[in-house]
Amino acid sequence: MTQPWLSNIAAERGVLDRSSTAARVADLLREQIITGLLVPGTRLPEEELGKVAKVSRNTLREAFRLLVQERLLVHEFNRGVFVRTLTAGDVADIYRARRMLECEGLRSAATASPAALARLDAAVTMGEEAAAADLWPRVGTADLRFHQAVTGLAGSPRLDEMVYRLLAELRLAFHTMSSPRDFHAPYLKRNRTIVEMVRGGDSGAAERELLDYLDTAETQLIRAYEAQTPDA
Amino acid sequence: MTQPWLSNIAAERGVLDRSSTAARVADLLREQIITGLLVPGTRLPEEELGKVAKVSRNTLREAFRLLVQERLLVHEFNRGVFVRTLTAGDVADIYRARRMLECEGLRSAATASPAALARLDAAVTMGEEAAAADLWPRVGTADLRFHQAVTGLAGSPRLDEMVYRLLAELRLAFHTMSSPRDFHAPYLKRNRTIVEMVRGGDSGAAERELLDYLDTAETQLIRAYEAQTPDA
DNA sequence: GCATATTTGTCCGTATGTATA
DNA sequence: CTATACATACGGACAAATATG
Repeated sequence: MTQPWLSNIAAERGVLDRSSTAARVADLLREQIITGLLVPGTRLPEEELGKVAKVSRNTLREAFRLLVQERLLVHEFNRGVFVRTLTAGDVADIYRARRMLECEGLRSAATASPAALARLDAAVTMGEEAAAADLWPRVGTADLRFHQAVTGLAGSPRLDEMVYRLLAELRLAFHTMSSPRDFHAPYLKRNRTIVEMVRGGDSGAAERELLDYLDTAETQLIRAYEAQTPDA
Repeated sequence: MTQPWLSNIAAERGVLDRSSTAARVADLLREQIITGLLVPGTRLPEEELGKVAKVSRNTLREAFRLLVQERLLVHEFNRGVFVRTLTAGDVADIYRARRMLECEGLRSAATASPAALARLDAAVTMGEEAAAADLWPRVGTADLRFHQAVTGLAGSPRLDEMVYRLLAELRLAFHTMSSPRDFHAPYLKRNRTIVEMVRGGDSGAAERELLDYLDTAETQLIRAYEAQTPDA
C-alpha cells in the first residue's frame, strides 16, 4: 500500500525550517484526518507509516503523542494508535462547549479589538466568495474560521485554543455528512447576519441567533451521524 | 545532583500496571511541578533526568511531550524543555476562562446529577476537615477539587478537562504565595456558602458569589505574583 | 485453547546539527 | 572562533503483549 501524501517528510525540511520532524509528521497526519482521507477507526501501524514517511519509529511515535493530545488519535496501550471515532455523545458535548465559548466571545464583542472584528468580517467574506466560486470545501474552512473568530472576540488565548481543538475534533464527524454543500450553504447568510448584529452593537440578538444556529447544526449533524453509525 | 523523588521509575511498574512508562514518568514530573519542588524556569536535561529516573531518553522525551501539552513544560526547539513560567497575563487569562467554566457549571446546577452534587459537598467538607486538622496543603487540594466539582455540575467531560488543565496550570503560580494558609483560609466559608446557595436552588446568587470570590483571589494572586516577578 | 507471527514498548548506540561559554 | 554540551533523529535490538491461524 503506497500513501503518496506521506512521502519523504524528512526531505521536506527546508533550510530555515525551525520545527521538529515529529511536528511536521503530525501536521501531515492532521491534514489527512481532517480532510477525511484517514477514516475514523483506521489503525496507524508504526513500522509501515514510518517507512512511507521515511522517519524513524521513535519520531513517528512522538508525532502520535501530539495528535493524541489533540484528540484526533486514540492510543490503546500495547495495541497501537487509531484515528478517533466520535460517538454521538461526543458530538453533543462538543456543541455544548462551543455554545459556551462562542457566546462568551459575542458577549465580549463590545470590547473586542478592531483586529478581532476584522477577522470576523474576513471569515464571512471568504465563505461568500468561496460559495460564489463553487468551492465548497473552502466554504467549510471559512465557516470554521468564522466560529474561531467569534470566540476570538473574547481576546483570550486559552479560549481560542479550546475552540480550535473542539473544531478540529468536530471534523472527525463532518465527513459522515453526505454533502458538504448542503451542510454549509444555509449558514452563509446566518453568519453574515451575526456579523451585522455584532457591528450594530446588539450582541444579545447575535447570541440568540448563534444559539439557534448551533442547535440546528447539532441536530442535523447528530441525525446524520446516528444514521451512519447506529451503535456508537 | 541527586533527585530522590525520581528514582527507579521502571522498577515501580506493578504486575497489573497497564500504563506506559512515559505516562508514569509524566505523573511523577507533574507531581513535582505542582507541589513546587520543580520551580518554573528549571531546565530538564534529557540525559541527566533519564539517568536518575532510569528510563531511556526516548521514553523521557515522550513524557515531556505529554507535559508540554498540559502547558506545565515548554519546549524550545533545539534548546530543551523547561518548567513553564507563567506571566501575570497568563494568570489573568486563566481566571477569565475559569469564570466562564465555573459559572457554566453553576447555571447547570438545577439539572446536575446527584453524584455531581455529592462531589461538591465532599470537596467542601474535605477542606473544612483539613483546616480543622491544620493540614493546609490539603486545604489547597480540597479547594481545587471544589472548583473542579463546580464545573462538574455541567456534566460535560470536555469542560471538566478544560478546568482540570487550567487548575494544574495555575499551580505554577500558587507557589509564589508566601503562605498557603493565608491564601486558602478565607475561601473555606465562601465555598460552603456557595454549596448552600446551590442546594437552595438559587444558582444566580451562587454565581454572583463565585464571581466576586474569583475576582478577589485573582487580584490577590496577581499582586503577589507581580511583586515576586516584576518583569514577567 | 494453543502455537506462531506480528506489533508495540523500551532501551541503546551513534551521527549530525544547534546553541552557548 | 572554537570547544563543549546538548538536542535531534536514526536504526537496531529484544522482551512483552497482542493478533492470527
